[in-house]
Amino acid sequence: MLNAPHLVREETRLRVEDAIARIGYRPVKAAQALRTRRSYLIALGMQTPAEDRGEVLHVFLHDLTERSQQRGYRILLYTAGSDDAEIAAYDALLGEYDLDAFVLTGTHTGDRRTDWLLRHGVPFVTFGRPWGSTARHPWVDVDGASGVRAATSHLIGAGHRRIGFLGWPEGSGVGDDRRTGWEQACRAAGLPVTGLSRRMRNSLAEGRAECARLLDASPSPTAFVCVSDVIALGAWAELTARGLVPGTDVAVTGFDDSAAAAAAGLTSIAQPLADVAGACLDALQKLLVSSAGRPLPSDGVLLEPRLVLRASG
Amino acid sequence: MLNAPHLVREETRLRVEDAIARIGYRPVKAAQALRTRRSYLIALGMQTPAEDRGEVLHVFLHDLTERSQQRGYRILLYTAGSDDAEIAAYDALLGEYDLDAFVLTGTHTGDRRTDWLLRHGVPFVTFGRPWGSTARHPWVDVDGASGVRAATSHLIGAGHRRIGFLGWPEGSGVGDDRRTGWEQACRAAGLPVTGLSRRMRNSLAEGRAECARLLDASPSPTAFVCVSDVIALGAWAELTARGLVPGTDVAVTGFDDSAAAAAAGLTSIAQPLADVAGACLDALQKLLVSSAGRPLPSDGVLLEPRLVLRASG
DNA sequence: AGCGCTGCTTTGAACGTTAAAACCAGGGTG
DNA sequence: CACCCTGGTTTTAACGTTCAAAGCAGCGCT
Repeated sequence: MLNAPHLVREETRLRVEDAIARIGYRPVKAAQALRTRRSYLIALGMQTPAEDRGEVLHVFLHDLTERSQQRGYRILLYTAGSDDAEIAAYDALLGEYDLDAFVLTGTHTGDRRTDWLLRHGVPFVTFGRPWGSTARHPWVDVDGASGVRAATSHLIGAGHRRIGFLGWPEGSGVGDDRRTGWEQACRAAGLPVTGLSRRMRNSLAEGRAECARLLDASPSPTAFVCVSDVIALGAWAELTARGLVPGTDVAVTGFDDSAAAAAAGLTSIAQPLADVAGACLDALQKLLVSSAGRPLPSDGVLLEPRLVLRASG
Repeated sequence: MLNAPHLVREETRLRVEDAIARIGYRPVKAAQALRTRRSYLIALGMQTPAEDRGEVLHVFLHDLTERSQQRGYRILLYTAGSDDAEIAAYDALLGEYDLDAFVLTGTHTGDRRTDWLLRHGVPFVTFGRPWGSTARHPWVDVDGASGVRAATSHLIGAGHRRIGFLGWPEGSGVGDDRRTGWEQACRAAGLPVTGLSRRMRNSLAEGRAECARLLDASPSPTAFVCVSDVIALGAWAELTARGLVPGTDVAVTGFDDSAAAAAAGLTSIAQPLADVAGACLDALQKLLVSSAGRPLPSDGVLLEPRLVLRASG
């Protein structure tokens, strides 16, 4: 009756609904879960908080919980240090709770987690493309290349003709993706790219050092597009140390629109995290209605980031 | 049998345990929850991510999930914009899931949440003291005053005689607490405090501006103790803008040991978040064994933060 | 009148666990 | 020898749902 209100008489339905409202009846989830083998719980793994990634993840987590509870789902947390630890966690979780789905973050090349879940028929989405993997599963990601392209084009529009790129080491899918955005925009405008790009780990110090190296080159760049806010802030530090004013003398842009970027006045690229969360849930619900996980839609969603213009560029 | 292994014969016990291992039996939590009215679920509210607080909260959340799952508990998330929204969320959650307990963060003066939970007999701990409230409930907090006192004493030991304090507006329990640490350390060493303290919102820009104001005073401070990393970074920016090198010319310290502080080389005060998480769970378990929540231990735990020395002071 | 519809409504079993109650040998006691 | 312990094992009911199956009108048909 409660789950098929159409095949009952109007009057009875109203009578029941009235009673429900009067005594404040709420179905006990545990009993529902026991009977239906569905828990309306979505599990999300917290990777060990490293560097600046925490901030993005934190607001993603917030948006995801908010959106889930609007749709009647809840987020259950677990921790996972490594891929293998996470796989062990899946096993434990699936045995004890009857989780409806998993949301994975931080996909990377050679990701063992997706294969495992696929093989065991567990519904899941990833926030992040299946980098260099043939595994077909639903995913949601933000178009980093497009964001960086937009930032670069903006700088070109502002008159810059030599634009440097401070990026991450080769092999990180996200980093390479963002880098191509810069390269494409420069190429499209007929601007040089050779010798203008450096690769480094994600730290303020390295950002600063590599920025210095490019500034010391013969025709030095008049703008720096950076793969992350931390590196951009490093470049920023180098500029101010040389008495250059970011934004007027030399432009800098970052990525992720972190609190630090906002505080410093750094132009950055914001990920639409609430939309990512929404898209993840859409994908999951599509998976769950075609239950037993058979047809596997397997397509991904690529969302556009937003360029946030500030004083620095 | 499973829950009272002592009143069964050795041989039978082994036989059962062997069978459990052989077929990989795992109790289904939903059924346990249904029968025992306990879910081994702890709910935690995610407040809307503001400013820099997100980082601390994120690693707290990580540590809490890790520690909980070691003890057989899981963390369930919900969002809450305001106190009242959160109270509404309690109601909804308690009706549907049989949550074992709540962990609250961000306690503040006039906190309506604790009263509600107390009144409804729901077990909970807060990360944060009951600021200016008579409500008696278990809490865990970090001794901000002590941390700032340590930082200040360290600066005094390094020879500083005029130490400024950049703090938050009056009325914020946390901010006032940290401020007293600075005042105590100065007083104890016979150093001046009047005219050396400023209050501001938690932003880089304001930190910078107020730092400038103190630097322009007649005998200007040779060190700045700051209530947060953001404000400290603001002060840092002002110093470098004036050609002063933080740490050698003028010292600066922050609070929270954020990624930004580490990157910049800013001396800061780290909260022992893993210990906080552990203490929260200790408090909860104590509450839960004395079930029906009767005796109410109601005492708090105050943990010592750790001074992280870096180049800036 | 008896039969089989149709359209609702009521009943009952099942989900996997726990906790209490019932059971059952064997041994000591009156 | 009937009795009651005692230490251990097996049965059973219950938790709150859902879903299928059974029940039961009332109606039209033969």
